[in-house]
Amino acid sequence: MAKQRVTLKEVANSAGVSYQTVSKVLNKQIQVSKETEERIRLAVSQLGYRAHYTARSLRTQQAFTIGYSWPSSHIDQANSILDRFLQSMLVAAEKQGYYLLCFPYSPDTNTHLATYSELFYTGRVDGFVISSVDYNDPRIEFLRLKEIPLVSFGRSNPGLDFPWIDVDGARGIELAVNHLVELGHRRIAALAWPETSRVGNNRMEGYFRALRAAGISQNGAWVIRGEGRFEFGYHASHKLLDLPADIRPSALITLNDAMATGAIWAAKERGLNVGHDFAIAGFDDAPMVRYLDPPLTTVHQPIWEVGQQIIPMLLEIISSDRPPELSEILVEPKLIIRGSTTGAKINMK
Amino acid sequence: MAKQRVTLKEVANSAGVSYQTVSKVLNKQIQVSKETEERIRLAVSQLGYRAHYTARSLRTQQAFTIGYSWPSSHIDQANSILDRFLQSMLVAAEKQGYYLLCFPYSPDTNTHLATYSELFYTGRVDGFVISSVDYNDPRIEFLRLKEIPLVSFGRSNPGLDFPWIDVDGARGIELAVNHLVELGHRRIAALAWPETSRVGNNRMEGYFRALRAAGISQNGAWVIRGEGRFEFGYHASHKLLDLPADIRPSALITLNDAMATGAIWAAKERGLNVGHDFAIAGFDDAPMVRYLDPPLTTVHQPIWEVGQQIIPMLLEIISSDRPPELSEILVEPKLIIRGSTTGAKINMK
DNA sequence: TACTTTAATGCGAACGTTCGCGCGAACGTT
DNA sequence: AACGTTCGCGCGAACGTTCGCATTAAAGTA
Repeated sequence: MAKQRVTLKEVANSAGVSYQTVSKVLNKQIQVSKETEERIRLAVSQLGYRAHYTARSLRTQQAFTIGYSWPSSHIDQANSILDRFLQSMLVAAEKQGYYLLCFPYSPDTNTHLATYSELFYTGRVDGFVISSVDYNDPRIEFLRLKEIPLVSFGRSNPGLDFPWIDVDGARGIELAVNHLVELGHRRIAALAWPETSRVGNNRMEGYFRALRAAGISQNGAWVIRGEGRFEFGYHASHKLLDLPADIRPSALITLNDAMATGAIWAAKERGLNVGHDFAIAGFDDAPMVRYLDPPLTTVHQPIWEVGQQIIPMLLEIISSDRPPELSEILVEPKLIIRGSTTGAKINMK
Repeated sequence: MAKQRVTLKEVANSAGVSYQTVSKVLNKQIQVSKETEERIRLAVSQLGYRAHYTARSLRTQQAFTIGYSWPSSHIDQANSILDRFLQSMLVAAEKQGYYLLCFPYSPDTNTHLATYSELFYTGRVDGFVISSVDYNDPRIEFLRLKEIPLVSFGRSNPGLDFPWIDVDGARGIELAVNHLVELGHRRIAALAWPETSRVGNNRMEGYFRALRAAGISQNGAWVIRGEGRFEFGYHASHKLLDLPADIRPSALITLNDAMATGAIWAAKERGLNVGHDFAIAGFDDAPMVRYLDPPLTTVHQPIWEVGQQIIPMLLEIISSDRPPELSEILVEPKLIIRGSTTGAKINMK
């Protein structure tokens, strides 16, 4: 392919100045006479000159590129936020002349860390956005040790010092439980992830906090932990509904929509009218859950906002070589109320 | 950030040869004595040398990077294949030392085309993968005119000569209709996109073909076209079910899962037992549709395979400067049979 | 012995930028 | 009139590679 590019030299020739002058004028580094500037601008637009990214990159030692990698999601559980998260980051990055370099997520930690190194030290990227972090995430230690810029979508160990932005999961669940309390529920159960999950523990804080605020004493039988999949939600809900009448929950929150979907099935199997006899709320607001029967009440994460904020944070670190002023940002999720808690019919527009 | 990289010169110093020799040995371009090679390899591993991507890129005029941009999907309609498509391309690309550069999709055509130009002519990418193509897609003409390498996921105008890979949508719908015919259905309706949609027309070919093969004469009232959203599926299904008994369809195929979901709601609203009284099949196999009530029979696209093939196609064009030998690839989708056509209960594992 | 071939390595240049320094001319100041 | 200051621009070098050609020494041939 003939990539007939226009170089600085050609522009300079056409404008009758040295090519370094053209460079400096375009980068606003020097002042030249009006006429000269005019000639240069004319030549640039006539020839359609664009600065060659690679050459600039080599000279300035900047890649103008951000690396991102994410684990692929379970096949039966859409990564419902990936599209918006990526798009949001792309838009935010482009505003500052940056693009996103995506690379595969390797299940083997060492291989994966090696890829981070490789991309940074070969000058392909200036820093990384990481997500799906958990306690003791090896990437954080690794990147910080090497002083490679990163910002994380999601927190890790409490007290660990690194820049992150996160959705306030505790607050999200708290909103959901408050909603259930307001509807009159007192026996509210929860389907959670194992206690090894940081995200899970955080969200569960909201559950306990809301119960406390409502003066409801916890019941150990109301919390069941497991893999956050549909099947688990289904089976665990059956267990909850098998509890003796005096402690059998009348409402349920789950830490994600997949479990909530399983819960709806279980409740319906028992002839319960979900939204009336039994209330269910999820977390994620996956695109399809509004079309479940009944539509699922759930917690929506403002993922666009996360993308819009995470990129400037990272770019600030990259350019200033220091953590950003605001290096820990918590954004508030939003409760989306639908029929699975209120019994309302779907809105057919 | 101190990006203390190791350069060729340092390796050369340590090995006692010139840096150009190191380069050539690593690129297997010259033969040197065993001892020298040994010293070089040792120095490389001791110092942890990695070739600087930007420098190589500048010299060889290759970016080792592929550009990709996609329109963001409707908020209530997950881009259920994006995750797998991206991951598949990332894996395939990395095998050959390439990565994916993602950039925002601009709704304004001229702006968007300008971005393609920009990325290519500034040396950031070597070529593009495009998707969501339709008739007369401006990107195809634009990129081909400038001889910028591209491969498309999806066809465009028939007869237009450019490299593509696509899922055989006609075949997918044909499989679904055949399945309905086998179940004994004779009055089979379809919810389709407007005739301006190439993908839609292609899929509908399969509908007509299957009816013909089954000896069923078409009925104009059975095909309703509209925007492929949930609401349309809902309302159109009600219209179909309002038809006089002798032509009222007993089965329905829709060109995507969102419409099928709306159809399920409509049918249930009328007290129909979906899967027994009325059969519904969709297209896409979005992750959640297996948990609808009833679980949706749908057509699954082998998206991983598409990603695995599209990258080698593009890289062949980039390196050989010619279209690949196989420049038009059609892959077969798979029918996933679930309760919305058979009445079978969900499988709870 | 002289002459040609082969093997092993070095050298200079180039890719297209940016950056620091320098230099001449014009201008203002004493 | 002599001197400092500012303005406008050029020049050489560098970023870290790859590439073509040159060079040296060793080995083979007449």
